[in-house]
Amino acid sequence: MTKKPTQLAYVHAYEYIRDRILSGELERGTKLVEERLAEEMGISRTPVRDSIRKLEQEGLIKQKCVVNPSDMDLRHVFQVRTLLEGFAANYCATYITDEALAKLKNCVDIGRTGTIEEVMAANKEFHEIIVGATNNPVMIDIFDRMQSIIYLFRKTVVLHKRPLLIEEHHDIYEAIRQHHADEAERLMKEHLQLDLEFCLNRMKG
Amino acid sequence: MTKKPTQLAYVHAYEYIRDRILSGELERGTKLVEERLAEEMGISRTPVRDSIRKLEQEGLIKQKCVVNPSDMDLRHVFQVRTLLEGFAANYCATYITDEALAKLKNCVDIGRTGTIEEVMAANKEFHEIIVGATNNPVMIDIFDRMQSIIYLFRKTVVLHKRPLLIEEHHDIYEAIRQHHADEAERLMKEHLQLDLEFCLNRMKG
DNA sequence: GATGGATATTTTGTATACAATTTAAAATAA
DNA sequence: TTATTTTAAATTGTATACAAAATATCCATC
Repeated sequence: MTKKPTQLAYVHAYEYIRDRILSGELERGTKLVEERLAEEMGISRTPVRDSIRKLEQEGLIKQKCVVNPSDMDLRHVFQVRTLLEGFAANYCATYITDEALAKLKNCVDIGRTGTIEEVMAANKEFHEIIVGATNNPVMIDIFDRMQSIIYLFRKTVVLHKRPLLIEEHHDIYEAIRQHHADEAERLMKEHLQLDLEFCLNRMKG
Repeated sequence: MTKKPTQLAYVHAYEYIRDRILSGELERGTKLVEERLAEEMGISRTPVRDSIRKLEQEGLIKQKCVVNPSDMDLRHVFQVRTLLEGFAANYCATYITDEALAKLKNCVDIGRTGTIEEVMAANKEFHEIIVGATNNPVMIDIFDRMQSIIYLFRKTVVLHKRPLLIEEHHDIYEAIRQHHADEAERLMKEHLQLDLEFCLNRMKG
């Protein structure tokens, strides 16, 4: 768990640009100019190029511009997400470890009692635990990539606590705990569907 | 459908390296040295680096080496694939266009009558059509990426025609044509499961 | 005022040079 | 021999310079 003290410029550049996109400092549609970013960070263009390429692969940048995902894009992401997480929830009902289950419960509890930041982190972790429990690196990787795009959307939404979200998490947790696989899958899919609709509605405003 | 006459070096490098990996000229586990590849192609390291980074994102290269996927890796890929293609088959049964359906039938027919190369291409296209019919770019993108890894495996297997493969394709096609969504999904999942097992068995030899 | 084309500017793509790191090799001690 | 430290070689990471391409600017023409 020890982080390498890697001070590689391209890693730094990647994190820097990524954070600025996700935080909204770099607005959607903004064109990213290699030289400007390089100067801004006091490094050369080479590592900046690397990181931009990587972010392009991840879907946060398209044609040198910060992505500006449409409603349809979000629907597409959620269609895949529903598939993966529905499966994962089903899988968990049978195979999840006691340890992971306990962590899951903890996320639900924090969702009820924590500060805004804690709640947000716990809700994110709730889904991460479930997907992570599949022990399928391919699935986890796809999930991670989608998270960025989803976050880009949610950010605009996140201050408004969605009603019932925690209750839904609790129900999913219960279904998993009781090994009700199909129920867990159904609840997860419902949950994500509601989340999608909430995001889309808030976008219009 | 007109290809850009792009003579960008990094595109060329990408295709060159990718083809050499998929064809097997660059064996699994081989370390890719930027300078050697650059010299080999008569270009500088810069575009070679770009293409290696891209191939790393795609999963064909890991830590400067050609990937050497294990049985488990293939299982993980197929777990995701089954999920996506099962959904896609289900979706097709309701929403596929007549045009796509006709192309699907064509793939089945070629599977019975074509040359080895034609059959291989048709079988690949069969799955591409079904996934493509979802009109979900996110799903299509994930599918495409997995294809490379799958191909890497199948290549060692491909000369041995798997029995019943075409019949399975035909049955899936029929289920889609008759709008039997759940049946199409079930058949697709069975089909992929058999394919996976066939691959894994052949690997052992 | 709009349109089209030549010119200038910006930005990206590529090559090369050098620094930092990693990896391999050699030499020495146990 | 085996292990361990030192040294050398290979390889990657970064900076910089220049070429090619894309974009914007300006001016003439309609």
